[in-house]
Amino acid sequence: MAFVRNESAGYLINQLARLFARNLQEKIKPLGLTTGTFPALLVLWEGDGLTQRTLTKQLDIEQPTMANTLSRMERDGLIVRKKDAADARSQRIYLTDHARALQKDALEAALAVNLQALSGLSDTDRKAFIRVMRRLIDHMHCTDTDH
Amino acid sequence: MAFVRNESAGYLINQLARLFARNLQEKIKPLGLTTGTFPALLVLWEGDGLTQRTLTKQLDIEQPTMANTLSRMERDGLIVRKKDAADARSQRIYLTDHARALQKDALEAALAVNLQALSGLSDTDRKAFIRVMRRLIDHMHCTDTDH
DNA sequence: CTAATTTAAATAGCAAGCTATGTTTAAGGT
DNA sequence: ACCTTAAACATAGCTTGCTATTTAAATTAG
Repeated sequence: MAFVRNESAGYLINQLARLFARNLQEKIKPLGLTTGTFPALLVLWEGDGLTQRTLTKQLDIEQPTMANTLSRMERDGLIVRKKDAADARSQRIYLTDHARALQKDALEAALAVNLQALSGLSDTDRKAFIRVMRRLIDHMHCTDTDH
Repeated sequence: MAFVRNESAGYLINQLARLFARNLQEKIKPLGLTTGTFPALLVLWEGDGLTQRTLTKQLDIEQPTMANTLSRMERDGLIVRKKDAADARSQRIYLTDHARALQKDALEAALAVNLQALSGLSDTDRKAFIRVMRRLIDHMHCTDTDH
């Protein structure tokens, strides 16, 4: 049973993820953004005032990871955290005008990375690839012991 | 142009990579291994005595990342670094007996993660998926400006 | 109503990735 | 030979992810 790196899904996915991240990083650095904040921004651009908990659930990220990411975003003037009126434990997260202003350029950058990365695939292969990835994510989630 | 997270290749790949990493992490923790050392071990199990430079090239990882990873591996008794006789700048990296002893279990763990993760796909889809990932990696490499 | 439990978020500490920079040795040019 | 450049590795410092633990508020049980 020869374990071949280049035939291991896990190895290849890790490689791919790093390549995507490097490319996106390069494109959004001029905007003052980093890859880690990107998922949170994607959610918040569609509607802010969410709690940290909601964000962690939507992005499937551990709570402390999100807490750190939000701290950096606050430090960098992308969000503000306001105490929830009804629940003193919670905070509501709001985008700053600055963060809103970056949306268009940031989405264009992400779209460009995707387009460039997938430009070697046929339309059919591209769609199949996305579909398979979603299938795998669902599958790995519902298989997960601590769901 | 609505940017939808769940249709973005970059987003999905990042998600998948984290899921794979979590699963592998869990499986190899009992062996005292971590995900970051895994790629290096895969290479070294096939033949050690390599230089740090060779490893970074083979794994497409930045040199300081590899230096740190090797330091942890040395600390954890997985490798030893020996000065190269011919070139005083280089070091040759050798596996310890302990690292060799872990090979079988570690490979089985990785294989199990892959199998489980891909178990929802048909054989055809599985192979196509691997093939597409390799294509994308190649493509993103040769597109890369600083190759 | 108090006590126990659950929930939201923060903190500590580590791994693994990156860029930028420094240090030492080797190779090359003149 | 000497000086410059290149190469191999180390170090500093950051981001992004994780687990484990803590703190404080809300909820539930008795």
